[in-house]
Amino acid sequence: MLKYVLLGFLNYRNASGYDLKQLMDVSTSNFWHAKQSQIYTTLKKLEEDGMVASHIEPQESRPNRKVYEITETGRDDLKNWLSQPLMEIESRKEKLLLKLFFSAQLDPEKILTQLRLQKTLHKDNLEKYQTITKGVVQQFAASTDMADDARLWEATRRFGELYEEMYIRWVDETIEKLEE
Amino acid sequence: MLKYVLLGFLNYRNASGYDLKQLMDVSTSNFWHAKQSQIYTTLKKLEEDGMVASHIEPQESRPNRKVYEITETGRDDLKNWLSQPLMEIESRKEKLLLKLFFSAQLDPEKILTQLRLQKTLHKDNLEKYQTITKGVVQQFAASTDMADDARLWEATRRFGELYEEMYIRWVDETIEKLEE
DNA sequence: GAATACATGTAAAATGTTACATGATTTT
DNA sequence: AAAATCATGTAACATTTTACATGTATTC
Repeated sequence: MLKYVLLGFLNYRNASGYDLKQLMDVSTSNFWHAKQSQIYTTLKKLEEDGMVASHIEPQESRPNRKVYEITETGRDDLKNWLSQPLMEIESRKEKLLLKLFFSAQLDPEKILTQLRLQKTLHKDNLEKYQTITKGVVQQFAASTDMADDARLWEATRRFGELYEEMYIRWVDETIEKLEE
Repeated sequence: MLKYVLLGFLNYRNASGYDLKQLMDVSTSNFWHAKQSQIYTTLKKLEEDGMVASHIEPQESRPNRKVYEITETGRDDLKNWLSQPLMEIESRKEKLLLKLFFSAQLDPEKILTQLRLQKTLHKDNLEKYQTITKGVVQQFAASTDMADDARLWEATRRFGELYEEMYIRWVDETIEKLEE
């Protein structure tokens, strides 16, 4: 899957592994994240498979950059993946719910502390969607011929916002019920 | 992490790998799922680590059952994990958002079809939380001395319900904006 | 003087998925 | 007659994380 994140970005413009990590962190990380090391190994494999090509860009007083470019094969593969409909819903993994599920044996006060901590974390994240992420989307939207793209990016940002609102609501509700 | 799902269930009562898969499917699968094969290999590893012990229960006209039991070490490890606070929020992966993010080059009608399909899938899932999952929780709640546990299970079920409501709302909103 | 940004990667371990293998009983 | 349930597992593969390894330039 990371494959398509990389091809997706390279379809806009050439980039190095470092650039791609940067791009992901400010955009897709909210629904698809990856470590630097995984990005490098996946790019290597994509090049072996002929999906991308690379060349070295020498730099003075900075390590050389290895810049990747999408190939025709890569473009076709990306487009094909994009048009494939998703027939299933994603199955989530949520450590907090897992802990909560088995926490009856725990001191109730500990559970409440746990929930209150998660609330502050999700509040911060909600604010991030409403300020930083919103700013990034608007910046790209204004830039060039990216109006169509920007609408979709805004939709993914909005998901993050709604998700965090929902999460906070759920924590509040759960704390209330447990305090009874 | 699967480790703690298995220890969590074995802390209630002894079970085979097959039983544990069954239990997960009707309860934790909404926030933690696993394939049968992973459950078997993880149980094997847990036994090597002394967290669980097993014995064979012969059966007539059915394959023998390998029943696992949690050890004192396992119980301690589980309790320790439960009391550890979570300092971070979970990072999700959501294929639909990923596709959507890069879909500007696609025929707009295809995007709408994609979204409408996801809506029906999430509607079905919402209904499942409101009927089947709700029933399972209530059944356990009524059974024995599980009142404390049932409250927490209900909280995780409620998360699923709120999540699906949010998801459907987001799809509706997104379809509306894209139809403009 | 320390931390962060820039920039690359490899190796090992952990985690998760898919496919294979077997075979009786029960339900549709 | 076919499909699902019961019940176990292994092997190969793919994905992801963690740790290691290096080194300069800029910012705090």
